[in-house]
Amino acid sequence: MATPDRPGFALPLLLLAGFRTLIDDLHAELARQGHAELRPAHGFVLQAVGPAGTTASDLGQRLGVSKQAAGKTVDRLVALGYLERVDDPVDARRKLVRMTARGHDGLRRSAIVFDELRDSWAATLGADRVAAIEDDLRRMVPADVFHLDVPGWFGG
Amino acid sequence: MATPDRPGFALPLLLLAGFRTLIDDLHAELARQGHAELRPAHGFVLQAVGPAGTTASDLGQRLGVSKQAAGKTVDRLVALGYLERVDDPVDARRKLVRMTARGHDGLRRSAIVFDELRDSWAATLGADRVAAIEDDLRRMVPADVFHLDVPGWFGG
DNA sequence: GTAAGATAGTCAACGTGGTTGACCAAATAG
DNA sequence: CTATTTGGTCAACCACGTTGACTATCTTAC
Repeated sequence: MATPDRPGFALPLLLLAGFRTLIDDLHAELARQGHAELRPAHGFVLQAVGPAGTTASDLGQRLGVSKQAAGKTVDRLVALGYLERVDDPVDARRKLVRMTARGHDGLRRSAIVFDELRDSWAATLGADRVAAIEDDLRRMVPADVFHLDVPGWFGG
Repeated sequence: MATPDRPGFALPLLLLAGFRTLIDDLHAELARQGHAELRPAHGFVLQAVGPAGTTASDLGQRLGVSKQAAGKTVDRLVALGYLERVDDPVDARRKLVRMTARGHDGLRRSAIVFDELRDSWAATLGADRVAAIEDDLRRMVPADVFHLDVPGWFGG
């Protein structure tokens, strides 16, 4: 209703809507699988922490936000049981951020569900069309933007 | 780096990155054209206000947020000179929210710049590929999600 | 014509996800 | 050994959302 069949707005709106659709579907399914508290941003954070773990400063750099912001996000994920902080044995300043078992579970399930959602798109659109969308976007999106998993860019 | 050539994450990340690329480019150009304070969300809000104007409650419904949130957003846009509030002559409860001249200018320029950006994608990808992306997404995205211009859904 | 209910706007408190600036402790370079 | 860099945290702040409570006004029903 508020929307635009104005030509200029269609493409960005469709990209956003496509992303949102995927994320909504993902979280509906994750909630069913015992991860109701996992918010859209959290998947990207877990992804950025990675299996090896990292530090708050490094996490901030990966996500393109300040170390303070990264620290606060880690606090929340720690409170939810997805991450834990451990002292670095070789550098007393550092605190390693690592995924807990629950964190690993959440991330693993996210990837699986995303795969299923992609398959369901492929079932409607055709696998080649989905692959074509991916190829086209990969060509149009600068690598540094593609490689940025940052959640909060939208409102920043 | 933090990213995923994990298969499941590629499609959503590409959709997000594509959207972000467009929005970043839009705002870089808008800043050059005298609208540096216009944030990503604001375009959607102006769009939702529309040429006829509306009320805060109605705006909230259009954007899928509470009337209070819509009211606060209107406050900010009023402070920036993009919107104005006027009393409704026939209903003393209502305050009409309308675009100012600056608001119209910002929205008009957004649409023009988006068109140019789409053209630049078409120049690289081919017009038919861009149209195909749009068609595919239009088919995969539920109408109510496509028709939702809401900015803040991401972190809600 | 008035009592009751729905609707518009606002205020306050709060949560989340960001920002800067300041600061301390620990590591590293000269 | 001193000077600098780096990692983490604290505090204050901003944008954007939430719910709950409240007032003023309009609408409906009796």
